[in-house]
Amino acid sequence: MVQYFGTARLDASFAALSDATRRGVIEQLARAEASITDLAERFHMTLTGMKKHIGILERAGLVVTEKVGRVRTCRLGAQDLAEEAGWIASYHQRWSARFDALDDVIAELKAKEKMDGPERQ
Amino acid sequence: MVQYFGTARLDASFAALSDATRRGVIEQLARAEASITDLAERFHMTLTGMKKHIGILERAGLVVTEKVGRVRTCRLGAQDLAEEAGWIASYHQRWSARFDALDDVIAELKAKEKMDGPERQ
DNA sequence: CTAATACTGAACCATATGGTTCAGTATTTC
DNA sequence: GAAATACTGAACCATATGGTTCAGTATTAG
Repeated sequence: MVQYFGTARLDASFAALSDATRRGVIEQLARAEASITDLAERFHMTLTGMKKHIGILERAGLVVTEKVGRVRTCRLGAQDLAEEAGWIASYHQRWSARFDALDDVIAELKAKEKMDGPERQ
Repeated sequence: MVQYFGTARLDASFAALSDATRRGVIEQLARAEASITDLAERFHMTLTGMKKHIGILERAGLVVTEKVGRVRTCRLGAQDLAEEAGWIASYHQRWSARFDALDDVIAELKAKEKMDGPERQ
């Protein structure tokens, strides 16, 4: 595992993550699905602007959408970022020393997860 | 920790990682430092082109450079991507189910690290 | 049926990539 | 000192963001 990196996919994922609004959208969708209008309002942006962000997230596989009636609902996509995490972890590894910090981060997040409880699925 | 994300830094890091050439440069520099000429040759690119990539990596803090005489040497920077890993891990967490996969990835990389031994520093 | 809602598309704008070529400048090397 | 080496900067090109406004189209509410 974590042997071959689909570079095109990594390109799209990292590019999608390089914008604060899009990271915010992902965080939002992790809590609950939302329409374009919902997201546009929350991020103080026009519908058209938000639609573009969603397009980029969709192309990267991070978000999927479905239109029912006049409303397009956005949800987190199938892409689980394992490859991206692997790439970063590998960089960490070569970088050597501070690698253990990632363990702590994850342990911490797991502890928090138990307290919060999974909110979707 | 992993509470406040410096969004500008995350923007720059993820953007820097969104290009296959730049990820390749990082992998290269993880093995050994290199001049602009070295890197330009390895990635079949003009000096000027490679210089631009290095500039982006430098602004993101992923690479540092030092010019001695007429040669500019590039090395991995101080930025250790812990925050980026944390963000992705957090997404993983909310995404719930597949989170444990990251543990395996890391365990695997750690095992490999022991075999390889740290190559720098 | 009319009006409001929700999205969509085209067009436009400024800026950033990802690259190039061409013309320098600064350092070695011979 | 002349020539090769290594980088640097400006200028240019195409494409992609990140956003907007404006003008639709399709649905739903009244």
